[in-house]
Amino acid sequence: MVRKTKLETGQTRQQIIAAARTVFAERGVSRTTLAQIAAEAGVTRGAIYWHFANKPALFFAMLEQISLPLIDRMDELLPINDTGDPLQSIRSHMYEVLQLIERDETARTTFEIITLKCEYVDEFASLDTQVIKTGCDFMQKLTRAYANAQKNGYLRHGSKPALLALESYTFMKGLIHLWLSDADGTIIRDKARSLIESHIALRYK
Amino acid sequence: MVRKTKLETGQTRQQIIAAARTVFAERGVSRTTLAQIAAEAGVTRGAIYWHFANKPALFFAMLEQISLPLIDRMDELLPINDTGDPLQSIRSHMYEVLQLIERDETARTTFEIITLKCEYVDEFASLDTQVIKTGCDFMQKLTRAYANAQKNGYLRHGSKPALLALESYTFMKGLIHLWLSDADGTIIRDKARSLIESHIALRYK
DNA sequence: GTTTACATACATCCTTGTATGTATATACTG
DNA sequence: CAGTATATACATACAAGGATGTATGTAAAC
Repeated sequence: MVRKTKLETGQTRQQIIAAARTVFAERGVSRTTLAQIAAEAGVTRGAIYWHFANKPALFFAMLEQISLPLIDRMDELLPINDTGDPLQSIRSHMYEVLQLIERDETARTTFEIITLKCEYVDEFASLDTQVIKTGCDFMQKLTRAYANAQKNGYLRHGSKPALLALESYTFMKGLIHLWLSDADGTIIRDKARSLIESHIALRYK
Repeated sequence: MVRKTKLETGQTRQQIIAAARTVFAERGVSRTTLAQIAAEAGVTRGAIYWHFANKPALFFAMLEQISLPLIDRMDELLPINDTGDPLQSIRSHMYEVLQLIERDETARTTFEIITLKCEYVDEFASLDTQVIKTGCDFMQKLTRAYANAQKNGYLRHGSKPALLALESYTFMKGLIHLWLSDADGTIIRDKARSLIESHIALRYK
């Protein structure tokens, strides 16, 4: 067998990850065998075991590819000092997330795996913790944004920033889940933006 | 072996279903073997294969136990003719769902399996359709309730019943998911009722 | 006597992990 | 800079352990 150059090695690794994502989404994480992933990637199991310890390791490597960029985007759109109208920043962030799962197939497939094609047990139980942590970060940022909105007099009377943030988080969680389940697009995909508008509008004074 | 009377046979069946639920929640659906379920139920695989064709059949039998009562409750709390304040009916329904997963261990475990311990592929892909259908029914009822609320002048100006319903559904979906993920209870479990209050309050005029 | 309600036994089929083989890129050495 | 040693990047081969489905046994209910 022809030994690959370092560049090619990296490409092989990426191929394996991409193949894993495809097969995970098709068959579900637990049902996919390393042989199936290898076939999809055009390599043998040997290659997979060379790059990754086992299936969970490959799974988490696949996740890393999108979880890191995602967190960065969050910081961009919901900065600590929300000048202007923070409710519009929140709206924009929600639109961004939507756009991500609409346009970025890699991100969408990964979300699909996390929400519908994976069981949160044993080696994958930690995924839960990871998701929760990201969610908490998101909520903190939302809380600050809502607090700013309140300070600047945008918010409807009687609303508490922390609760609004938690509800917005809950809303986005549900939105993504429904969006991914609704493959036909008849239930929520075509109404997602109106939904966000409605969600935001209710928060204004 | 002692052959059982018909009554005992039914009990065995129930034992198997209960055991399946327990082990599914512990190990995840795909990882649980029929042998594990049999051990938990105090029978052998033979008994399982007598009562059910295979694992998916047992899984769906387990689901039926809670999906049917759930739909009935929905009809009770969100009747077609919402007299009085429909927003309070919606609120009550949300409280009911919360109470269900808080108090009814069988229901809670089953929800846990559906949301976190099951992969929506192959024989289990139809579960998705089932969940969506229940969701649509729920949304229709919500839409009617919100329409009534609008007619009776409760609703905030500019809100559309269909969108409010969809958002409430999205909210509940997210709420349940977060509630189940948040096993520590630090994130959402102790704030769930305030969340619902906030959600409803925003809809009032 | 027959069917029921299981328990037991058996055969088959993966799947995993590891051990081994191997050709070449790369590092090193004079 | 040529030649060589070595580690790399896999492919292939092997052993072991389950898990499933079915076939068979069996004792009591009907």
